[in-house]
Amino acid sequence: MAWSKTHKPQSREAIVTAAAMLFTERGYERVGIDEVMAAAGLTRGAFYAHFDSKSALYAEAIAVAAIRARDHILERTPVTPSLADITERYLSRERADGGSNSCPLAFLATDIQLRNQQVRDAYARVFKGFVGNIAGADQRDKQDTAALQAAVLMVGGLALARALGDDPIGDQVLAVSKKAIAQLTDNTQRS
Amino acid sequence: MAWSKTHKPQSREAIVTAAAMLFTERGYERVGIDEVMAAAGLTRGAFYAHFDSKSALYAEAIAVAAIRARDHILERTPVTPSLADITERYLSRERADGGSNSCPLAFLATDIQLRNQQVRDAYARVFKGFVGNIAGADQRDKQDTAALQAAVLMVGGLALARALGDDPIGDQVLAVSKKAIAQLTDNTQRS
DNA sequence: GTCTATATGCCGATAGAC
DNA sequence: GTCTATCGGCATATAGAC
Repeated sequence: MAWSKTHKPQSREAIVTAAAMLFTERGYERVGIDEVMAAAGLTRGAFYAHFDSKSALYAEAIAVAAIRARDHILERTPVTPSLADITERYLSRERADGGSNSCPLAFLATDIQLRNQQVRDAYARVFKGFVGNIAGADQRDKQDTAALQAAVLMVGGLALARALGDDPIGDQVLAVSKKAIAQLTDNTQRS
Repeated sequence: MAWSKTHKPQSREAIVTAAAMLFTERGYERVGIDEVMAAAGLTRGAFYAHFDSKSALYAEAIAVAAIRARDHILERTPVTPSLADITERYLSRERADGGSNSCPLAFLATDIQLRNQQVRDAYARVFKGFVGNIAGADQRDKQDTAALQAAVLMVGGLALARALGDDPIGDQVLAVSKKAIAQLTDNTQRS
């Protein structure tokens, strides 16, 4: 049979897709390879035909999860969404509660600290892309101060809202973060 | 001998102090009970004479780490430090790099998600105290919007600066977060 | 209360059959 | 490439001596 040539890439994609969701939702340590492979419809032993290690998968999953989250944010928005459109969707209770399409920048922020360089590089690359998207939506230069400030408020606000759970202060965090972004980008301040 | 009456509280305090540092630095999963007990000058078996479980210790360690971090921030400041004094110390590269006296709000933010209620409550309590301190330094009402916005920028900015490591964008994150706090609290905006 | 020793389970990675 | 089986290590929690 010749189907093995196309079978491998399909399996690999299924593994990364499953890993993107599971890792983003629960972090690196609390997800096992068994679980990822089961979610991908395979068994543990097949894993090492596709990846060298768990952390190599982690690095790739962070990048894929970021793309999924971005696509989900941009669904059903104007072709050129405003920054207010994006923050309204990003800093929402549904997004803080998780599910698929969660943002790895917010949910894995403190999980990156002691991981290897490959993982840290993947996270930094995703973050820079995130800032670039914000700057684009805000019609500014990509190095803009306001775009970086908005990124901190979005990632920090969402991470905190998740950590604070059902406490009412979590919703306040989401609300005031949106207001701060609006206020900081209104002023045509140049650094 | 009668020293056993004072010995137990001393051991307990040593355990919590060691745990506060280790957990804040590396999160819940990557710290073992062995390691905590060794740092406290004891061995593994003695742990359960003081705590019911690892997560019970975690909840207590978060509260203690917050006090340590607060004391460290307020050392060598004016008796009534301004919000600018606090943010300057909090959003610094040394603080992002860790060490003892690290802030558990920033370093454990995404680690709280699936922990039990006791831990989540401890984190929420610490966060509310943090916001209250900021509001006090800003001479405003404790429910103030600006204080909450500053808290998001401080926690989010420090967590991101740590995750981004030695990449230059980490230092930019610290700088623009400080500027955002100054700008948001300058305006005498009332929500 | 503190120690050593151990029960019990999980996980990452490997070996070998098909 | 994928499977089953297993190695080796580490973690939480417990048992029992002192």
